[in-house]
Amino acid sequence: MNPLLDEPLSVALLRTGWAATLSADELEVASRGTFDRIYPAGVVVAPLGEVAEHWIGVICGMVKVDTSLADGKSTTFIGVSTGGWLGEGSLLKRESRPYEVVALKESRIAFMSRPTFEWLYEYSLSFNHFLISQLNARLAQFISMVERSRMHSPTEIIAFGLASLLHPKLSPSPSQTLLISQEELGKLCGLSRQAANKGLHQLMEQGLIDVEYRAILVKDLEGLRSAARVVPGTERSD
DNA sequence: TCATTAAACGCGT
DNA sequence: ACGCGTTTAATGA
Repeated sequence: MNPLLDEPLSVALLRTGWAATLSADELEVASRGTFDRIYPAGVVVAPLGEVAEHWIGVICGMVKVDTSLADGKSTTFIGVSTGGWLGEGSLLKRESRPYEVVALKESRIAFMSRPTFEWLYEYSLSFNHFLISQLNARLAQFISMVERSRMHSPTEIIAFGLASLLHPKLSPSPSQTLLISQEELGKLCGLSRQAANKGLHQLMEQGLIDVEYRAILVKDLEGLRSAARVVPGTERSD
């Protein structure tokens, strides 16, 4: 039913941003040092505090990165959807993960072993280019999040969140359809369910998306990006 | 007073 | 069983 779920891993890796520019030899090493698993919705992919031994890739599906508190509450940092990779920071720093990774829906997750990651880090220039570009994009994302949380309206925050899930570098998904509940989208954006719902409908009225049951269809990604950008003098004016 | 939130309820998928 | 729309009650600006 979903071809991405049972496609051979080596083929799936070819569609990732970092694999495209690797040599055949490098790709062979990368492929041999990577395995994959399918996770049902709601299952922990990488627990908080685990010593990072793998780089994590979302072959298909969607995960959230959050910190879970003792009382069951959690704050979500980011969502990573199809085509995105995460955890390079913990690998490079040899630290235990300061966050947990949870599947938001059934997802196929790839794990690249530390030795393989370090080999690519050591020997492949294009892999390093990819890493820098990814870290740069991630940094820009977090800077925008801080800025945004201080001055943007809920609608703009939702627009930003949706655009982030379809970020060409961080989650280069070929699909423009996001299968995510409004509550989870709200969590990803730090908003209540009501606020997420309201924002989605405003964006729908602007013709940027279609809202469907369990799904959001992005019709105009560029429009979403500009909807997420604050124009001086218009902030907080819903 | 007005806006926003979590919790609860009922309906539809 | 889950997601979505709505209501309600509490909270705070």
